[in-house]
Amino acid sequence: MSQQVNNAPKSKGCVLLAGPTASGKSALAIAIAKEFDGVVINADSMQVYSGLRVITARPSAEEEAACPHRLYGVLAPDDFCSAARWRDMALAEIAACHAAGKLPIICGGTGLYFEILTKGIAQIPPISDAVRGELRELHRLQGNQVIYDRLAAKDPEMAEKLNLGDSQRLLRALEVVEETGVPLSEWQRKSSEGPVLEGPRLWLALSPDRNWLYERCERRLDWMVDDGAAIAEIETLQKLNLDPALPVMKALGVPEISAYLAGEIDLETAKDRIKLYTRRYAKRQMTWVRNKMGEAKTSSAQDLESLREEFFPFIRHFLLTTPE
RNA sequence: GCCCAGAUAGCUCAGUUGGUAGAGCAGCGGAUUGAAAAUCCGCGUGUCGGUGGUUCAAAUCCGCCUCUGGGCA
Repeated sequence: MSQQVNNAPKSKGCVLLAGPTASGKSALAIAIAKEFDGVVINADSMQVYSGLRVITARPSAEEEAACPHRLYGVLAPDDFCSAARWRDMALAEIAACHAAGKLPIICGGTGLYFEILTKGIAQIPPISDAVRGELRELHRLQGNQVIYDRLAAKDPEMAEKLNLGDSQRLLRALEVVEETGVPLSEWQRKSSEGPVLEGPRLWLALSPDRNWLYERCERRLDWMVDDGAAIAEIETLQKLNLDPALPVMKALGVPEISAYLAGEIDLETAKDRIKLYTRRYAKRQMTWVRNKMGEAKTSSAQDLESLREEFFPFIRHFLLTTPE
């Protein structure tokens, strides 16, 4: 059967595979890639950075060797990957797959990335360091209200929509008006102008039993930390003296293990906190799958064999019925 | 065996002179359009250990029982 698929003309389609952390996405993606001659393309905001392979649960070297992997560990730890930047990289990889006659498998847990890949985002110019730096400093010194008031004067529509506590979106909205002179609310109306994923797609999503998933997250964290690998990795990261506002510095586990290394908390406390934050993260990811990926074929299967049985027939059907 | 103190939400605990209960943490639901593993918004989820009694009314007062601490033998 797979032979037949492999020999069939390659389509311009792709597989989108989403789901919460520790649900088994990576292993499934590899299985799909091996069966259907695919390439796994990362859609995880933290796994794009190099340097934190263990704590971000990036595929191991062995796993990466099992089939082609793209966009894993491709950015330096002091870089930052915006959703649009990821979208551009992902679209390029997808095009390369199609050119090579391979099936792209977009696999990851960052809901925003899937959203922007499939729905588009406005082509907003980059924000200058001057504007960005000034507003961050203002926010740091004076807090949300000042940012909110300034935004309300320049982009009342956006201010109306945002919550006073939502510092991240307030800052983004304000820097956009100040940089471009056009309110973010205006930009967002043009969100479909940017490049988006074209062609047929098969959405797959994992939504396992929550207690099972939480248990798995906790065991995985024990395994990451107890042999010292995660700690060593973060010690190395610390030597780079990075700005704590950088994305890698906010990866789950980095602040907690840093606090442990600084002697502020003990290791058990650090682990308990990481487990707590990981549960909340997984919960948010499941909310995303449930409410934003309605067209996905979902499974709550807990092992690779069952996932294959549930998903492979759909993938075969998808590939055989997708025109070139 | 006796004495004392407890037993209230998943956990730790509040609960006035009796009016069927509320905090923190955990948890759950939602949002998400350029650093998203981020950043926010919302929600008490309960045989008040059991059972009898007093009372118009018991988490609250009384009896007995069960369990858990601590003390004395």
